[in-house]
Amino acid sequence: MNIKDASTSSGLSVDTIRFYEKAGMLPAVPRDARGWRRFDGGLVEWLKNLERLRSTGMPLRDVRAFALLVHTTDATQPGVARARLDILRAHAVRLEQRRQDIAACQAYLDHKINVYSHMKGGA
Amino acid sequence: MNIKDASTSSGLSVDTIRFYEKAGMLPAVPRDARGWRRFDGGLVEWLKNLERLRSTGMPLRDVRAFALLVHTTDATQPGVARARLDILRAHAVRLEQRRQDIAACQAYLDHKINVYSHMKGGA
DNA sequence: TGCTTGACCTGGAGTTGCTCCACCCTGTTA
DNA sequence: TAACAGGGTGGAGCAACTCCAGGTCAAGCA
Repeated sequence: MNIKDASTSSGLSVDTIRFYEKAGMLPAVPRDARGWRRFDGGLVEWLKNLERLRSTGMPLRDVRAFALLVHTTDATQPGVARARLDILRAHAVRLEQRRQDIAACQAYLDHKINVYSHMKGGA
Repeated sequence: MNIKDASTSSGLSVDTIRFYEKAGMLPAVPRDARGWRRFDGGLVEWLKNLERLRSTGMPLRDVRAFALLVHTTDATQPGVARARLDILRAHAVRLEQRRQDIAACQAYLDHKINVYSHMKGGA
C-alpha cells in the first residue's frame, strides 16, 4: 500500500504521516526500489491508533513514548506493561475531562441557539 | 477585578486573556489610572464563554467572528441572530464529531488497558 | 524517441494558538 | 529607601501540523 492509500485508510494526511515518521512515532517504514514508503496491514493499524490518540488530544511526546514502548520493548517483561498502562490511563483521564467540557459547551450552545432561534431576525 | 482574578474565574491564563484582547476577541477592556485592565462581571462571563468554545475546539477565526457579531451588532436586527446561529450550529456539529472520536478512543483504551492489566509484568 | 503526466521524495518556510521571557513601571510594606 | 508584588509591553519560542518548491522515476502516448 502506498502513502496515499495509507492516508485514506488511517484518516491521517500524507504530510502528517511523513511528519510522524520523522518524529519517531512509527516503526521502520520499508521502502520499495524507488524509495517509496510501503505500508502493510500492521503499519496501517498503527496509524489508525495514532489517529485515535491524537484526535482526542494525547500530546505528541506521550504518543512518542508509547510508540517507543510498543515497538522496542516486550510487554511480557516486568514493568513494560505497567509503563504502557500508565500512558493509556493518563489519556483515559484526559478523555473524561474532554467529555465534560463538551457536555458543558453543548448545554451553553443549546441555550444560546434556543435564544437566537426565537428572535425576530432569527431562523 | 484585576487580570489575575479574571484568569482564575474564567479558567483562561493571564497570557491567554491578553492574547485574546490583542486578537480582537474582547470588547474594549477598561483600564485604571495605572493602565491596569479592569474586568467587570459581564467581561468575566464573556471570558468564560470563550473558554468553553476554545476548550472544545472552535477555531479562533470563528470565535473572533462571533465576538464581532456579539459586540458590534444588535441581535434583533434581521440577519444578525441568524449569523450568530450559523457559527454556533457549526460548532455543535464539531462537538458531536468530537464526542464520537472520544467514544471510539475510550473503547480502544478500555480494550488495551484490559489486555495490559492481565499481563505478567502488568498492574 | 522524446514528452508529458502523476505519484512519490526531501528540506524548509508558514500557520495557529498559545506560552514564556526580559525588561519596565508603580504602589505598598519593612 | 529598598525590596517586593502586581501589573504592562514587545517579541521569541514551541507544538503540531500544513503547504510549497524543486527533484526523481516509471508509465503512457504521439
